[in-house]
Amino acid sequence: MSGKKTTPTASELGILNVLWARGPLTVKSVHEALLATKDVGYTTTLKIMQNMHDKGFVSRKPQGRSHIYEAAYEQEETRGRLLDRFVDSTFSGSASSLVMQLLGNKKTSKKELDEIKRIIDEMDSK
Amino acid sequence: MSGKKTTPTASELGILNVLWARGPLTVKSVHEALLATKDVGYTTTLKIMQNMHDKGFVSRKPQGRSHIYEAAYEQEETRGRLLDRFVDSTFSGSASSLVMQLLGNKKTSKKELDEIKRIIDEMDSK
DNA sequence: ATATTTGTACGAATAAAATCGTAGATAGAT
DNA sequence: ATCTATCTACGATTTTATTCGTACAAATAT
Repeated sequence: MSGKKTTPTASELGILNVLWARGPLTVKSVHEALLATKDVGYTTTLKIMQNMHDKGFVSRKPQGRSHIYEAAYEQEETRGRLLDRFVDSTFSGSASSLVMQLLGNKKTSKKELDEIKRIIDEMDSK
Repeated sequence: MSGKKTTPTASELGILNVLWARGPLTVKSVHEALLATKDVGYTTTLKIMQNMHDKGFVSRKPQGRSHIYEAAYEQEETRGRLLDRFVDSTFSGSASSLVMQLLGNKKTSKKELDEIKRIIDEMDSK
């Protein structure tokens, strides 16, 4: 069976972020977006996107002699999987430790705290 | 100047977690702890710990013909650095998005959610 | 028609991380 | 004294990710 749930690498995530933000794009468009941040060759971007296609992280359809690539999973789902892994590896699986660290290091506005509490209450009542 | 603060890799972090949890240990003890989770050879663990020593992630002192290894940085400091990186790369810098995702994640246990809620209540009351 | 531009595909080179075999040193057991 | 168990050190191999050169095909421009 190939029920392997893999997570994208850092570079792959950079590409996914572009696709999530702007919708289905050609390699060229993705590459141009990446250039704003990072100096990278065109064929590098192409190769990574081909790898991502092989791994099933993106789908693509031909358009003329090019391809239009699209993220295969929702941003939330992918973020969730990455977060799980991160909590496991960095906080030994303790989500509350992560939150403590976060609240200890950063100032979260009261508004945000209220929103977070509201969501917890919602979950609690189920 | 070697002010380079790099972050530990996944395997290195696994070892740091053991050291933070149990205090200074020999390679053997760390290795035994790792075996509970992962099937890995003794010399692999040794090598990684030697690498970590080279990188300054751990200190060590001879004890008999062995060494006692100790984490060179506090758990909080290292976790904080990793968390910052993670928030940036995966949540575009939005800490509250991360918390929301965490709260919506089915894999986070009710116990964890209660704990998180308690933490937020505490902060709120200040 | 031919040259140029624009795109994919393929595979090699590089880099970083992880894995582990083997050699050799030392302590302790017989 | 010698054998065995326990460690470290070193280096080779494997694995995974990244990077990009080159070849080639198709569309477009001259």
